[in-house]
Formats: sequence, structure tokens, C-alpha cells
Amino acid sequence: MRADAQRNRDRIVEVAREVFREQGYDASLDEVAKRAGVGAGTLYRHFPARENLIDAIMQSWVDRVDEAVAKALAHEGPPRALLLSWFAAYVELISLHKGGPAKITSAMGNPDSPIVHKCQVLTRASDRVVARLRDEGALRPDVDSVHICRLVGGVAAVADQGGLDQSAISPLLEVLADGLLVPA
Amino acid sequence: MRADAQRNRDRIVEVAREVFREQGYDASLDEVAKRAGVGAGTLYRHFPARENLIDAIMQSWVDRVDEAVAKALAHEGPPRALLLSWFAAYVELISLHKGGPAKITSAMGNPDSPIVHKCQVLTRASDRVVARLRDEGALRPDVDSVHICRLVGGVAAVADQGGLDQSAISPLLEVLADGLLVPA
DNA sequence: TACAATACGGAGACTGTCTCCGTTTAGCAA
DNA sequence: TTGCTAAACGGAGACAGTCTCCGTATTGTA
Repeated sequence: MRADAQRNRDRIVEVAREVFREQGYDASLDEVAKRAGVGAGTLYRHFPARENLIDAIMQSWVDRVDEAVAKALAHEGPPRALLLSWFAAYVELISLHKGGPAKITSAMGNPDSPIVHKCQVLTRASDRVVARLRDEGALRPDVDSVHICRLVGGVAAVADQGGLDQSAISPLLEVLADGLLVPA
Repeated sequence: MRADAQRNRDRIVEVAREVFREQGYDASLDEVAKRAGVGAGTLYRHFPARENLIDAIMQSWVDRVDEAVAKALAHEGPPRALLLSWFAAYVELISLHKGGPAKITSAMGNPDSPIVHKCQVLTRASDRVVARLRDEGALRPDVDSVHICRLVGGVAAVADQGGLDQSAISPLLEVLADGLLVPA
């Protein structure tokens, strides 16, 4: 890629991150282009669809997912606490931008989505949690990490769109944990 | 209301129901006006916001909610089957139109939403199921019907946006049921 | 039949998406 | 350095959707 193209691409991503954080994933792309000081054509050449831009923004975010799952696994404690800790991290990670939970969760399992590989990062992270719990015999045998991602993503989507805060989310996540773990 | 106004209003609702069923809740309102044979101004005078139109469309749907909950309650069987039967009906009811689950669930508990009273219909229906299960001592004491509506609505939203079918939804609803009921 | 009051409709302002193509620039080879 | 070409740029403008404004038409009443 030519140096100027790289420069513009980087700048667009940087600005988009800012604009999306302010206004959510529905923000105007022409606005992003304008603030980045490039023409609309340049933006759309680099990112033919809005989703491609979102995907690029999330690049740095992948690292945070790995950190979060490592932290959750490192924490000693009963399976329920581990699961709840991962759920909370999961919700936070996908809720960084308004509209994120719905966007990510609905792309889950759709191989044609431009953000498919971001979804894989999440399912793989959940896989690690699932594997640990399964080792301990704490997880119901018929659940897998896609189920978990959909359930927790659903809660996050509702919370995001309905403006729920932490205290409203927690009881919902607890129900999920109780439904996923084998009865004590 | 003047007779011509009433006529137009009815016609707009009728056409909107059809258009929304075909294209989802994001369908163009000008298209609705056009098909209804009225000007855009007329549509927007009757329904200042898209949500008001959606609210009007759902009028007939309220009856179906009452029917569904009655049917679920009439069914003899263990609490888990009752709950799952209600969940399935709930998902179906709010998924009649594309985008419905997200719209309805995110309005849940927001008193300013134009469709707030449709949400109340759903919570009240869930209340009846909750009351029955609580009588039987089958429900965890700390859950209420708003929790249930949010959880099931979240699953419905994910299913709606991700194009999941019945077989993908069922295991998710089962997890919810297991998390909501006291362990057997 | 006349006359308010009420309602209608559609042109057009505005906003956002996305494309097309003439212009500019980076990078390389001589 | 210079010249050249492929690559990239940018922004005008086509298109689509939302929503308003206001001149016109209709209703229902006195």
C-alpha cells in the first residue's frame, strides 16, 4: 500500500473510533470523512461497507478480549463466580460502542459477515472459559460457547438499547449462570 | 375526528402492517404513504414518529397476547413446560415483524416510549405466568416478570437479527428456564 | 348555502449513502 | 533529477429517506 493511502486509512480509523464512541455505530460516514480531512470516495474505497470500518476499529480491541479472559481464568473461586466475571467482561467489551452488542451478536455464526473474525475472537475466548468449567464438571453437558455468546450478547443488546445500568444487568447474568451450570 | 381523517388513518395502519411485514420496521414511510394513497404530510400528522405507527399496528396484536398466555396457563404440566411454552409464544409474538424484538425489548421499562403500553401488555401477561409459578413455589424468589421479558426479549432480538430458527432458539430458552426455576 | 374548522397532499429542504471520474501524487527506473 | 505510470485522492452529484410547510380541499354545522 502506498504511504499516503496508509496514512489516510489510519487517520480514518482513528477518527471513526472517536466519532462512533460519541454518536454510536449509526454516525454519519461523511462526517467521519470530513473530520478525517479526506473525501468520501477515499473513505468508501478503504471501507466499502460500514462494517469493514467497524472491523478495523476493533483491531486493538481483540487484545483486550484476550486480556479479559486471562484475567477471568486467573481468578480463583467457584465456577459461578468465574462465569459471572467472564460475563461482565464480555458485556463490557461488546458494549464499548453504542449498537455494538446487537451488531456483534447478530453476526455471530454468520460466516459472510465482515466482522466474522471478531466474533471468532469472542467465541474462542468463551471456549477457554467453557473448557475450564467443563474440566471441573461444572457446566451442563449440552451447552457450548456459541450458546453462551448468544445469551450474554442478548442481554448486552437489551441493556445497550434500553439504557440499562450495571445493577439491572447483574440479575440477568445471574439467571444465565444458574441456567448454564449444573445445580449445586 | 372527522370521517375522512378516520378513513385515512385506518388505511395507513392497514397498509403499514402489510409493508412492515414485508420489509421490517425500517421500511420507508413515504412508501407507506404512497401505497395508502395519501400524502406524506397526512401520514406524519397522524403518526409524528415511526413508533406511533408501530403502536397503532399492534393494537390487534394485544388480543393475541392475552390468548397466548391463557393458552399457556390452561396447559397442564410441569412448571418447566409451562414456562417454555410461554417463552415460545412470547418470542413468536414479538417477532411478528423484523426488528420487533429489539424495538419492544429496548422500550421495556422506558415510560417515555410511544409503545410503552404495548410493553405493559407483555409484562402483565408475564405477570400471570409468574404468579402461577410462584404459587407452585417453582420460581426463584428474586426474579420478576421484567427480568423474564428482558431475557426472553434478548434471545428473540438475537434470533431476529441473526436469522436463527426454532431449533437454535430452543436451547437458549431452556437455559433461561433452568436459571429461573428453583432446582428440581 | 355559507363558513369555519379541520384535514389533505406534495413540493422541497435537509441529511445521509455511495459512485464516478477528472486531478493529483507516490514511487520507481533511467 | 527527471519523467512516467499506477495508485490514490476528493468532492460533486445521483439517489433515497425523513419530515415540514402552506396553499388547497373537504367536512360538518348553523
